[in-house]
Amino acid sequence: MLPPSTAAQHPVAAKKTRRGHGRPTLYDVAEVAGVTQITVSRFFRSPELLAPETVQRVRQTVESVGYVPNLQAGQLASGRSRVVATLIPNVGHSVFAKTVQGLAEGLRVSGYEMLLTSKGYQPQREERQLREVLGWSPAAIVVTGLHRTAAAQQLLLDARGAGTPVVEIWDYPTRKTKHRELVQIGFNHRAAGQLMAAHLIDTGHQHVAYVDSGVTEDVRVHLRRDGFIGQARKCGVQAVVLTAPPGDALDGGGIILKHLLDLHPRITAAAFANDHLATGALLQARAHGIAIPERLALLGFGDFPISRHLHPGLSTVHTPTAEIGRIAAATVLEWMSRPVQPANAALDCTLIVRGSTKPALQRENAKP
Amino acid sequence: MLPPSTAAQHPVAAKKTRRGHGRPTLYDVAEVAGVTQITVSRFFRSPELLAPETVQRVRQTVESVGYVPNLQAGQLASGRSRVVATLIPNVGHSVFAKTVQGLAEGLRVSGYEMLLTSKGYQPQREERQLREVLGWSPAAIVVTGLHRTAAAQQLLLDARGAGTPVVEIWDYPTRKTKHRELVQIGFNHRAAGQLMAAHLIDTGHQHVAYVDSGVTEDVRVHLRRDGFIGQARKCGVQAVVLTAPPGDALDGGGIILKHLLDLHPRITAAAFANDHLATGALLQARAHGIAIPERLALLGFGDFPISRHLHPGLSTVHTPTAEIGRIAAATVLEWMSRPVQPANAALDCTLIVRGSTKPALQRENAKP
DNA sequence: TTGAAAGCGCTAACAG
DNA sequence: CTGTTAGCGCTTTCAA
Repeated sequence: MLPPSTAAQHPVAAKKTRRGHGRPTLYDVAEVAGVTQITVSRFFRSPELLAPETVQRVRQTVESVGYVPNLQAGQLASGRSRVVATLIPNVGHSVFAKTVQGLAEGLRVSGYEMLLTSKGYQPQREERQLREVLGWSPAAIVVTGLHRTAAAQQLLLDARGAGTPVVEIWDYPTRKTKHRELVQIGFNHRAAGQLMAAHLIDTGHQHVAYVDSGVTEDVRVHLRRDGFIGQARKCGVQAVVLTAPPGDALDGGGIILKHLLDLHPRITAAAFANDHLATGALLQARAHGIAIPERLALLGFGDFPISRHLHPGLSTVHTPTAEIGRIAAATVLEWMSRPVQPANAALDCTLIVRGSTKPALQRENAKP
Repeated sequence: MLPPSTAAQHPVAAKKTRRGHGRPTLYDVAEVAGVTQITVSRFFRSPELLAPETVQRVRQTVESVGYVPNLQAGQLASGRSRVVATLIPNVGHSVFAKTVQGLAEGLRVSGYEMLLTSKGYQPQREERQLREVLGWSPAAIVVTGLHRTAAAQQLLLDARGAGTPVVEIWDYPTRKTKHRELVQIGFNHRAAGQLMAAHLIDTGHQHVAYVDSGVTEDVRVHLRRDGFIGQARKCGVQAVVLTAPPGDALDGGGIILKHLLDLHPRITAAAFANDHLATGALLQARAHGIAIPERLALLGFGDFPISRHLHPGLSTVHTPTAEIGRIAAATVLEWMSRPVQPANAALDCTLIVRGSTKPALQRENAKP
């Protein structure tokens, strides 16, 4: 219960103006406990090396003085840190929430902190942030997506070269990508796009549309679009591509629905870049008495919570978001424990068929 | 464009086993540029003090060597850091997303990083995290909510005592709270609850319900509930309280709707702890042909994006989420620039009336 | 089981 | 405008 101000100063320089903030240091604790700095240091890192009696004494002192270890100093001295830097396009985006959660939990149990940085989709900004983040000498780096400048990529490769594990999440390359040099945990976006097209075609549609998101420069959504178009073409089915207006995705979905019906009346099925867009379209359709899926089948992407609550339920593609986080954590931890670069992990997307794409006949059997 | 592997080592100690990671240091840059460390240091912090020609030379060396400043060392030496620690109950929760966004942006433009930590609602865990976070000697601390142990509170007060700005967001105390010692930026949750009750009563309801969230131990949602009940009682209106089952909020809302109609048939209006619950109830009602708002009026909280897209639109309370983040950033920055504790900020919640609570008559005029 | 000495990479303070 | 000196608070050898 000693007030912190009572904490001993360096005995020699007690009156000299101390530079650091006034918090008690290892030295202060040691002084009070009647040992040396290193003993207090050991108390935290390997108490089993100390005499039980010493442990006891130090613990009490630490508590009474209110000592909090200075991480910066520790990491500077040891040359290694317990921070895992994570770069995510948008911290606030629900899509990444589960991934971040899984990653954070996985790391925390092993005693690592997560330095989370939202980078936006502008590659240029990413480079700057990456540089800042490297200044923390992170124990590992987790980045999202392929879309980055050559300089940024070089920074990552250098970091890995210097022994820092670098893992890229949310993506998995189909072919040789110039970025495949990094360990990747994610799913194949192109294949996901193909999956979407295949489903619409399988359910009998000959005129389909793909609605791209208007807000993102994220290459991954474009890969899905390309996969969709490619698959449709392969099956001899016509596919038109529309781009949703920027702004609120629910609004965008509704607007695009109108465009679609007006400009492309022959189209009978539409796939969307994400469930928010599809939801907006579905709600708009219901409000205007457009029969889903009879007049128009709707297929989303991402399996957001709302999707199965809509009427009809929104068919969609389930992405392994939480799993990506968990596996990324495991991968990073493994890599840090032994310096062997771990393998990539390709996770599966699964199609979830609900009312919005089922032919009317089958829909009867679906429970509400 | 020199490959970073060319980066100079300490010329003297090139072969000696260096303790730190192998990255180039100020010393390395200085050596190559033909100046001393401090000059390179100044190049980063106050280049205007250097001769233009020196600036040029240092810049080139920095680039060719691939130097990245070591933040830990810098902060240790200077005693101040550029990190603002932020503790949020749940990083993945959409409610906090906008706040975090606003905070992060506000801080970034002033050159601060945000160390974001998700603490969950368990007070015990918060204390541990707080302790870890303090080890980073943050330039400021932003915490969420009142719910914490005495020890955690003491840590915060100590930190403030040591000159670290501490700001609490998302809450604002009505009466004297034992935690009111911290600067607070938020809104009055009790008043928000009262607002909700008042609206339902104003629109003619005599039997109302409040549906609490089943997943959180967050005191703030309980404050809203208490405000609701208190207001109802004051107006002589009966209010029953239900608690949604844990798990998916949309499911929970649907389930609670059934309970409500079965067990409390006289009730004609229900307020929900958040828009997700209310949305679940609304969708469920539509699926079962229950007239909203004629049979049952529904009122949410939080003004989530989906709410205005439902049919009927979900009446709700708009909370100043983004504003909280922005103001918190401004407050923290102000406090760091001059050591005068800034004032609390009480922000307003506003009622947003849509179809789900409007009497049938007025609803005719509303645009779809 | 504990200690002494020597830095980690950087910046504050005071010269020149 | 640039340099010198002395740490920041901790951990790493190596010794006792």
